[in-house]
Amino acid sequence: MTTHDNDAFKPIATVDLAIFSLSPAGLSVLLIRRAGAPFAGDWALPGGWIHIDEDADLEAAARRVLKEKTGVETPYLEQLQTTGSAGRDPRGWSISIVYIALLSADDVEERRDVMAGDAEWRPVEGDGVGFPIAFDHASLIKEALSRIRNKVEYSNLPGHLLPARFTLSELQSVYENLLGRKLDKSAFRKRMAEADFLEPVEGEMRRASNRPAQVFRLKDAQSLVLFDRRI
Amino acid sequence: MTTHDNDAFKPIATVDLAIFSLSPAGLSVLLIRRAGAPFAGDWALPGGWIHIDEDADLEAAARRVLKEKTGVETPYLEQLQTTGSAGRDPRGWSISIVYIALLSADDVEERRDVMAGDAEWRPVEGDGVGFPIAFDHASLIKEALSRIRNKVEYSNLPGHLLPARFTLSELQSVYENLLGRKLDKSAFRKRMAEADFLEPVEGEMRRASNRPAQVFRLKDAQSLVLFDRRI
DNA sequence: TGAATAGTGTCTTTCAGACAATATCCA
DNA sequence: TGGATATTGTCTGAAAGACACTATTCA
Repeated sequence: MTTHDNDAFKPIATVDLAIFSLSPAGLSVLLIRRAGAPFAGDWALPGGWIHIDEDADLEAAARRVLKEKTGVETPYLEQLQTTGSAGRDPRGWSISIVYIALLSADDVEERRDVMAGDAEWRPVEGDGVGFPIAFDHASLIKEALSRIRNKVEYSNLPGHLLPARFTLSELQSVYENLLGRKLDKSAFRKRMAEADFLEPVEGEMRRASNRPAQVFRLKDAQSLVLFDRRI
Repeated sequence: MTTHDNDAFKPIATVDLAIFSLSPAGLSVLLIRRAGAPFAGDWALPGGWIHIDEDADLEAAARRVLKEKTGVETPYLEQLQTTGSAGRDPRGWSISIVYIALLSADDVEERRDVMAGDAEWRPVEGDGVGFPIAFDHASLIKEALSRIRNKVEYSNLPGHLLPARFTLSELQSVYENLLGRKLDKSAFRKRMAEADFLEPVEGEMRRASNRPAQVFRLKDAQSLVLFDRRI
């Protein structure tokens, strides 16, 4: 075929992950401090080369990276986009296939000690993290946040960031946090009921010095449910 | 770094295009008859290697392929998804970055003679073309159709398939064709007016043996306008 | 009993959908 | 004038949004 069939003409290909979880302040993203060049010492999204002898497909590569860095094996995982250009990596023409992963608060808590030493959660501020990031990863984070905030409007995405069991009030808080606006309690509950992605944990109630709240869980902890209207 | 830094361990990367246009029967997709192995003689989506010495980025590569095959330079172009696995190409671990392009009926008509000799328009039937396709391109076409049909519900996507100038009735017909259901004329016009992506071509009317119809054009022939509700 | 939050109900206004009426051309 | 399609208007039922009310616990 063409000369481009030769390995020397192949672009570099990596899989990079924008991994989000919920901290008290709001969304956080997992960043890695880079050990080697380029951008040594800088923060970057976790990612890596595709291991053609080990990864069956792109999603498997993404899951491998996720597990290496966080220990989590069953997150919400979604392909975001692919960027590729001559200039984004000084080592040459490079492609990055970017995935978004959402970790439940349980996963983050339970695996705190398994997490890679070079990894840290950084709170999201606006459409980024508020400090410089390696490669074009700042723009990847921006795109990921845009996708996430958009999906909050018409999906159960926030349900994947909570612990496995939560109340409707807690769920509403996450929606409000991500949307940046208050929601009507009555309308919110109607929408959740229509969307039909929650099931009550029979008999389990959240107790405090007030009326106890029913505890719910996701019917399917991996899949995204789309609403037929905005929230 | 790792051994995977070596070229021999790089996956193959191609950019493939699902190019659609409107024929009298409905949607058509552009297919190429493959000259060489693998799948020689079979139909496939147009695509090609990334030319790292020529393509500035992935979208530029997609535009190059599109121009080579159709002569069109300014289509509606959108990244669909990226697939990659060990088995999808017998030559080795391969990645395909897939773009969707929509050609206006004008483009198709005017460039009929510029089109590549190995390319042909094939009508869409259901969620494919009704005959076997090389690689995993049948599933890529299926995904592309799914994305397109979904976007018809809440965007001006059908406007990119018509000629540059069209009437509201013609636009409604395309929506109905792609959606597979009839729409209310009054509601349809209200939605188009709200979405605000059309501008009347002053003084230009479509004439027949009935009341003349106002001719419209897209305000921006490249960008997709999303509605805030379903149509 | 009061504070606090959970959960449900009502009312009003908006609007989508169905349908109808009018407008304007050509033959 | 009649046929055909364009364009605009009206009416009604459904439902979204605002708001209020009731429920249930603990201190």
